[in-house]
Amino acid sequence: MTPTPETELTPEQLSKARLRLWLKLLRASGRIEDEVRRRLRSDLDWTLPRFDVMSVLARQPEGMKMNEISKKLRVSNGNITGIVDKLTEEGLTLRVPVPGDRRAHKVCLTPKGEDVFAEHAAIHEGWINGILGGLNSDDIEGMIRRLDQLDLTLDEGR
Amino acid sequence: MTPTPETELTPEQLSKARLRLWLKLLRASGRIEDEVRRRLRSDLDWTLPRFDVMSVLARQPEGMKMNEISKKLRVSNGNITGIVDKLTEEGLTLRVPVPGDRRAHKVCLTPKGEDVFAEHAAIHEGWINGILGGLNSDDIEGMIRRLDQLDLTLDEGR
DNA sequence: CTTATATATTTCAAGCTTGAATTAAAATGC
DNA sequence: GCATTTTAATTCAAGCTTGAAATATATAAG
Repeated sequence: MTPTPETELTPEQLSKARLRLWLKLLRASGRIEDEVRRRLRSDLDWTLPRFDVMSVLARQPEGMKMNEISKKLRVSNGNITGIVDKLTEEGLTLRVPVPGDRRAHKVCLTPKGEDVFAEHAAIHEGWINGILGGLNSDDIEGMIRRLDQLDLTLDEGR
Repeated sequence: MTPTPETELTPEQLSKARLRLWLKLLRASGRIEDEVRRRLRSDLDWTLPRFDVMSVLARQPEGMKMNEISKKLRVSNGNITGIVDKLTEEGLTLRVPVPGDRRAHKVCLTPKGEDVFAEHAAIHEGWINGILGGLNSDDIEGMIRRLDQLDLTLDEGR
């Protein structure tokens, strides 16, 4: 299997192919996201924004500042304020003042928050494993490689 | 290059790999979507929902019923009602009664709507071509193949 | 026929998200 | 020091989206 040389496609054809790819990428990720959202609600009585916030916090045991969370999740600051407010009311997160900067707080999961998230995360991983079950390790490796490349391209365009 | 046999990974490792893939898929498509949304607003003074509706209508010159549009775009019926209301006020779409079914209307682009969309679509394609510029035809073909497969998997799980 | 069920669309209240304005504190420049 | 600019977080009004209820019509069953 010789790799097809890029020159087989005209720039116009390549542009159309990239557009088709984008539409398929959007469709697939949208369908998975809808499915995850639906199961979070029906199986766990949870929402995706709450899951996402706890997910990034779980990876940073030392906590994250509000603006770090919103940057990571690409949503507005005010949005994160509201979500963390509610999670904190429920005893799942904690605002810890940052020594030496009285404007900032580090948000952490409480032990209860860690427990709840660990449970959700395991179930979530099971869903994804089922949804992506049709992809073998070659498929996965191939897509990850290209998605990483895409991610770098997006960094450049800033 | 021998294909890596699937058995090299334990089911646990495969599950983790699928999860990583999903996170990267979500990240890439979210970043592109944000970028498209931003440029639609700043360069064309337009919104993604409006663009999406016109986009599906442009592919169906005979028109589409409201529920067909909402199913295609995976958004609520009521949402489409609002968007088509505004597009119609602006003379870009038209509600045509369906003969023999007084409940239904087919929504079409007006000639003006077609013109406006053609202009937007060309610019949009240019953006996508730039954003995905780092992917060659092999990359594109490889991703499309796997995304199609994923799409089929999602159909099964219904 | 007529009742029941299904389909097409709209309306609307509730919740989510954004972006701009605000408040407060820290960092920088002179 | 003092003024300016930047950074962190919150508040809030406007717009978007959903899901459920309402309306109207069509189809199916008896």
